[in-house]
Amino acid sequence: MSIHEVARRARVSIATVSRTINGVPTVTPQLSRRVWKVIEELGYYPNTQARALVSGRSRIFGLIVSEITNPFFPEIVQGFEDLAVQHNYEILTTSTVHDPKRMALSVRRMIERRVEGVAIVTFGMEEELFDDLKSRQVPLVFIDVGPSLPRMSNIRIDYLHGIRQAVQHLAALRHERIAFISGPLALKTAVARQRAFLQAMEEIGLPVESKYQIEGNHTMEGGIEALKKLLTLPKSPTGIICSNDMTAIGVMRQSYEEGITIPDDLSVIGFDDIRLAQFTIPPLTTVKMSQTEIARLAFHALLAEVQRKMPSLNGSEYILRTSLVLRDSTAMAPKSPPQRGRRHSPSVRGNGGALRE
Amino acid sequence: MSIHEVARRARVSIATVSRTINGVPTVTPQLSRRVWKVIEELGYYPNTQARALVSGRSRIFGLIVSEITNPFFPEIVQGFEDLAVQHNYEILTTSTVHDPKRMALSVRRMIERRVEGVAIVTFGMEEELFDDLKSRQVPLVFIDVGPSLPRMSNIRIDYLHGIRQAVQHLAALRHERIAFISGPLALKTAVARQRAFLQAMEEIGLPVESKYQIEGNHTMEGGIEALKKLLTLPKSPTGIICSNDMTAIGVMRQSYEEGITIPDDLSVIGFDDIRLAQFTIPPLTTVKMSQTEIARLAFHALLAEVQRKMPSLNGSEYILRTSLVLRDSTAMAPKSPPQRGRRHSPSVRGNGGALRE
DNA sequence: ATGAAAGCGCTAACAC
DNA sequence: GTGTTAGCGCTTTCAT
Repeated sequence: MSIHEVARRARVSIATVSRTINGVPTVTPQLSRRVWKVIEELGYYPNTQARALVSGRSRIFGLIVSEITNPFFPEIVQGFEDLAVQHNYEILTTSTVHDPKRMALSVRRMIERRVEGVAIVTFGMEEELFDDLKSRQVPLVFIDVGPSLPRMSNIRIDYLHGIRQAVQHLAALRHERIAFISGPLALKTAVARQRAFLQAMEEIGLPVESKYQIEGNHTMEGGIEALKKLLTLPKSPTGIICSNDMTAIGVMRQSYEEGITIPDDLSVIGFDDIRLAQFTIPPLTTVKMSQTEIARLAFHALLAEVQRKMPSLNGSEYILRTSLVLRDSTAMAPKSPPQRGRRHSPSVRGNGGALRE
Repeated sequence: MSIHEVARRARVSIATVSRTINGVPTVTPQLSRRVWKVIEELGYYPNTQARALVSGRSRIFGLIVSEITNPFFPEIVQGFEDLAVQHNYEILTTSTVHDPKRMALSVRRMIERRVEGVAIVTFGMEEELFDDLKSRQVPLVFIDVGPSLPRMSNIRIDYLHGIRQAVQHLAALRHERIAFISGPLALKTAVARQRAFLQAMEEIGLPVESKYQIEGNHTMEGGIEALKKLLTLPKSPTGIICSNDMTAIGVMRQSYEEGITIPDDLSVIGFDDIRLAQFTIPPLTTVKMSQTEIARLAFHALLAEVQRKMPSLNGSEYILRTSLVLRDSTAMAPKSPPQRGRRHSPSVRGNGGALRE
């Protein structure tokens, strides 16, 4: 069943059907009604491929994420889809599972489907993988790591704002030995977070010993290993800031194994504020980097670029603020540092009078 | 840049280019090489829309999930995508967020993009929403709730197998007061799980008082509320089986609030075995319903249906086994039932000698 | 084995 | 205001 069938039954030309569907105002209301009636009766839905082919616009955006099974991403995917629905776009989501081959394949799939733009929301990436996209002038939006070129937008993350709040929160709770578990330092974003931490510490004159800086890998397992390392130290930290929430969850998980009570023995702060962070035991204090907002910025960046006739020379830049969300994984620094094997009876928790969400 | 450009540069007809790309064996190796060379040089990727238009095959499968942000689904999405990549298909994933309007819109979007098949992996659904798909003979695969009709496959879940193991596990640990927190009883799947529970209890002669059957809603919040209710009972249960893992996580969350230690005071079993279940504190004993396997079965059901010339009269049926995965949220029944506000020091845990994963 | 040409379902320019 | 027609980029007959 095609536009011809509709035209035939409504006794008009296919052009009129096309005009009716696309709301071209010249169509007589009477004809329009007749056409719509047939469309309803037939349950006719236009063929998007044909439309795309002739119009040169696929109405598809690509969305590349590191791995959809990482709880950080589904919120972004959902946010992106919500906007797509609103704007009559389709989303082609691909999950690279950290495999450059898969990433390259993603790019290829996107080009073959003639997407109008691609949002790249991955932790790490090899820039040259996107050369094919660039050479085709496909609008791209990156999180935090992209170059400033025409047709490319960047969402820069203001890590310092949130991480400074995290550091100062711990400091206000009398923590002096504060550790930072970073992501893989091969990733720009991981380095940026670490740098923000160091700067925030320096601002308030707290020294950071290198033994308190552990390189993690943004996974729960990484958090587990990192905590184990920290606990071997003669003076283990009383507060830990993690480069992402999964790491923090790993730290909490291992604390449980070690008989360390959070937040009484140890304060833990995450980063990202994934939904899960509300559901940990105890609920996780963390630096929020709104996934919905990322989706919104990314989508609108692409939309703007698609609608723009002349691309600006350096692309566009957007800024995303981060900020601390207080929950229950932080408390006053304990008198004695946490040790393996002890079990505390729960003491009164405090967070220095800071506001809870 | 189109097939014409390739043809021009390789000094062949567009038909030969097409044949080369599609591996039609009649093409002379020499010509084939020449064509491929140009394709590489140009970085030519065929236009999928044009291909789909002329061939009538979009090479897209639809995947409708309830909500991508529910941790149960991303694994399915990933599994589905992995298979799609292998088979050169694209996935159009839509998340209905439990909104019938969104669901209807999903169906519409799928039809407009001319998907070759749709996997419907949602908790609840209104059948008539798929009428448009059915009338177009689009192959459909349902989880657990679909009708037996041509072009429609069903993956039936063997709930009883896993839930029986769960019940017997608790019984072996001397639990006698076992509660069941179901999903919304408006959902077939929720009823099926509850029925499996009741049958398993009856098999071993354990009575189920109605006050131990709580209707939840498959969310963490539901688990929290359910536990609160159970704790108001004069004799609260010593073991709880939940209709899904999120509910179980809610129960554990609330136990923490109430000062009830798991598994010492209370044993908790979930259902689904989402990845998160490994990461709760303590790790959750749960009935596994493999998401990867669901994805695999669903994808192959669609693939089989697409390749089948004559649809079978009643569609196809597949069975998915469930089975118990032992972790640390279950232990011997306590002497006294759990009460609010008590805190136990951790006692030795046991699980009746059952095998851990 | 290769090329010419028809046509997939639609939009948009151009007639009337 | 409406119809006619030329493609969009490709696959697939049908000739040769």
